[in-house]
Amino acid sequence: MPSTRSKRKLKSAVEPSKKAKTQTVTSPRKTALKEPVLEKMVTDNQSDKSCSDSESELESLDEEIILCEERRRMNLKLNAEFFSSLQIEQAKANLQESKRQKHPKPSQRGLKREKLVEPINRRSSLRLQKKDPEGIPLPPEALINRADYLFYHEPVVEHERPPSGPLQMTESLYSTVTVEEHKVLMELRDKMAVKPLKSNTISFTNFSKVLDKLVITENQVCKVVPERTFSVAVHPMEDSILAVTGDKWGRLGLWNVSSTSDAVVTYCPHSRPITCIDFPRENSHLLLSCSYDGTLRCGDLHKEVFDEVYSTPEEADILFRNFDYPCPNTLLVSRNDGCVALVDRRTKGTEAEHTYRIGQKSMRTVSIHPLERHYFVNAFVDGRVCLWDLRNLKEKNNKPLQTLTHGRSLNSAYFSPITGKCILVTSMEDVLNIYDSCNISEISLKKSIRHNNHTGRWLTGFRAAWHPAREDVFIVGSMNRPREIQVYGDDGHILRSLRSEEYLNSVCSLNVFHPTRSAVVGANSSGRLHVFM
DNA sequence: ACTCAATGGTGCC
DNA sequence: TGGCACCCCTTGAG
Repeated sequence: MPSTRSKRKLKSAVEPSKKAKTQTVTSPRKTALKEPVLEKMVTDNQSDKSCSDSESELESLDEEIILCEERRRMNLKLNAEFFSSLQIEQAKANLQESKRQKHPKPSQRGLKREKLVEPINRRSSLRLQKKDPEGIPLPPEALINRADYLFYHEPVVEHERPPSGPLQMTESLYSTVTVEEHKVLMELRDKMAVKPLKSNTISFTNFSKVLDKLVITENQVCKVVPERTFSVAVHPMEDSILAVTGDKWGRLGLWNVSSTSDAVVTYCPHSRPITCIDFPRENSHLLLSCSYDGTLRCGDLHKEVFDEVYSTPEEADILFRNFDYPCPNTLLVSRNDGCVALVDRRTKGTEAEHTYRIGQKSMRTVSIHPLERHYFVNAFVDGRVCLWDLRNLKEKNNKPLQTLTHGRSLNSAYFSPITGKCILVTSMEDVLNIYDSCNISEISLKKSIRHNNHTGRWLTGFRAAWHPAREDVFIVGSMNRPREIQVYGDDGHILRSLRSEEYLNSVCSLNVFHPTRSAVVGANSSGRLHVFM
């Protein structure tokens, strides 16, 4: 039961507010507030006076409430002014803008995403139930060691090597690509003829003017393969720019850049990264590709087949890294097991003619001397560039004619394309080296360029590449921000940095010049191609 | 012989 | 829509 005292308290607390309302409308007063309302009420309680006694007090309480309300409004106004003076909205907008610039939305053109299907989990039955092969539950301790950890984290998706022998292009289409799109691409076949390549006669100065005109537009960025690119090439024909790239899981994407629609056709001729692709100039309807899956295939656009040219047993786990041509129909293939293989494209079967062991460790690239085609250099991962003579190679115990050492692993070593008078080396010791190989028996360092080649684990390493028709220009990716593709002169100076705030916002690890048209194709690590032309 | 961390872009949630 | 998990045969330091 509430006491009379407490009832009174209630009354005095409630009634004034009623009054205050009416007074606010009729005659608001402007007396200074002397005591806080709460304090006043507490005093009321303490004094325990009757209602009639506190009549005047109630009036002053009304005033106080009005004033308090006014002060509240004033505070609200001042606060609002203060916050607007901080320009938070402006700062927010700026932040959003800089974020957009830092992480712009990638181009949505090109290859469509594969429909998500429930992954087939081969091991869900017993392993994920923490049971051994007999179905007996494993003790929890058994899961702690590293081997088990790795086992549980093996990729769920299987990437099987395509069956040996010819592979129909239409049967190896990536799931979202239609046969119609393949047929449209094949219409390019009749325009593919190319003349033999001559040394580019445009002077260095004029060539740098041509470079100044290179631009990239919305239509010149396109997703061509679903995942990280490991190789890129451009068809030598002049009518259309046909760019091609190979990705991590053996997908090969062709993109007709000159077509008005997104003309992308993607095939799956391999099951592991495609490390080198090329349209040989003499037979430009062919598309050669080698892969970590231990096969080298030859796509024939007339036959619409990927022929198997050279392969090693899948279980041998030999990775093919790149190839070059000692003769038009012969390929020299570099492998990760310290061997190079000499392969004739026309012979039946998929065996190499010869396999030469030239080292114990893995190598990256091989590059044939363009004039004296029995010479080649290779780039070992242990930092050595070695010069070899194909005529003198034995099955094993080979000794290089010359060795150029580097402190770190190498990404590539390429002879200059016309005379072979220079060798361009990309090294993990953060340099691009140009060697003078005019005198093949005495190769010397000509120029060393500092260049950040630390692309890390997720990005394909840089491989500085010559212009196919020039000996004074090469191209390389860059880690610089804003993102850029760099064109260097053989004096070691940057001729041009190809940039675009709008259309180039990622690292293009691999880049190629078109041999005769002014066009550059750059491949980033998510399967997108960028064409400056 | 081993472990660990670094690296950038994306596409999913 | 922003945030962050994921990628994973690579290198170099410890």
